[in-house]
Amino acid sequence: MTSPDEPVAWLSDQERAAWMAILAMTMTLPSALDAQLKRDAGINTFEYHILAALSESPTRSLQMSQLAVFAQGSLSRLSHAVGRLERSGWVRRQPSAHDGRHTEALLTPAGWDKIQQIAPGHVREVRRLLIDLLSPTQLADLGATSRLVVGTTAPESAHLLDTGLPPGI
Amino acid sequence: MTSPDEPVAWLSDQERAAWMAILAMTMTLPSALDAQLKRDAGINTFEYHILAALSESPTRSLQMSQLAVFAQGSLSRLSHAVGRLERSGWVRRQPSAHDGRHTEALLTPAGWDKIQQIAPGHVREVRRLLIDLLSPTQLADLGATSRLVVGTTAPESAHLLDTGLPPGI
DNA sequence: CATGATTGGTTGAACGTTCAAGTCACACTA
DNA sequence: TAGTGTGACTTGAACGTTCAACCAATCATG
Repeated sequence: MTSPDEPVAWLSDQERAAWMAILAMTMTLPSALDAQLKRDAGINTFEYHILAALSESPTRSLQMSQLAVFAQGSLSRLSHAVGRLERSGWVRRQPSAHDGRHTEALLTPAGWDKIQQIAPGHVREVRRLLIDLLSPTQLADLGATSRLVVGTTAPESAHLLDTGLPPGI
Repeated sequence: MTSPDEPVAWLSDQERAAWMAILAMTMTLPSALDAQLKRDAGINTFEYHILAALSESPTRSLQMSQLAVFAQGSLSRLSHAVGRLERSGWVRRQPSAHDGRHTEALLTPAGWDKIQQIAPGHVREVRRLLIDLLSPTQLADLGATSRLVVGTTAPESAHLLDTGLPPGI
């Protein structure tokens, strides 16, 4: 709970103004992208990232635990989401041949078609809502600042941003 | 759906790197703040902003529709959330005296105590996860960039960021 | 001054996420 | 080689959000 010993520095006017804007951005940008995907593809952002991650793997498959890191979600959330994608016929699951504890998720041909079909629309929306609004420098700065923040909010996935791989691979 | 006429410019390496980091930030920062509030105060971010907005009003009360703008949520979401806060004894609702269509939400004494008690912890977390990591310039830049993005993702609430008031007030 | 439209808000069902438990395969250890 | 532990998932219930009705009060029009 609140520790009364060390007093809290409230936000200055400038800090508050910046924080309000940042808060609004972190609330509206993800949901705007989510809305586009739901509308045009019938899936949400998390499911999109699952399909995208699988499609970028050379084998079009990944272990569930690796996929969870790439898609930035808990294993439980992933398990439910892959269940839905499986029911739609875009993903299959099978126990790993080498280690019966692992489960491999793999993109079906239909899933491959699906992601190929919807990716352009999604990228277009990312451009429209973010990238095309900013100069290359602004975008790079925003990226660098974000990386800094992620270093505190989610150190595990900060590593992913630097190397493109989960830690220990 | 995807309009095949105008080809999509895929992301460059720099754009992609920035976008991955920004995405990670927009996913992890809100949920980290949410976790702190749930843990220390038993409420979520949206409910926090409801209490905060009410506490900042001179009358400690707001119309539901105004409150929805300040707390950045739909009226339906607000109605459910205020219902929960009402059950906890922190908020009350009453029909407006002037216009029977309007409902006024008002902070109870217990609600006032609650927000006074939990605000410091929340601010401390905002500092820890964001503000203290950045230089004043970095923070201001991030704020300005965010404002720009919100101008496209949510033009209505962009106005709020400039004036501190909902449009038309 | 009726009546149709609009505004402000509520409700309930469907859906997705979280959380706590549970299962199963394999790895250690005595 | 039985027993204990651990890692990798899966499951189901609880909870919050969304979405599509719905209702009730007021406004505008003829």
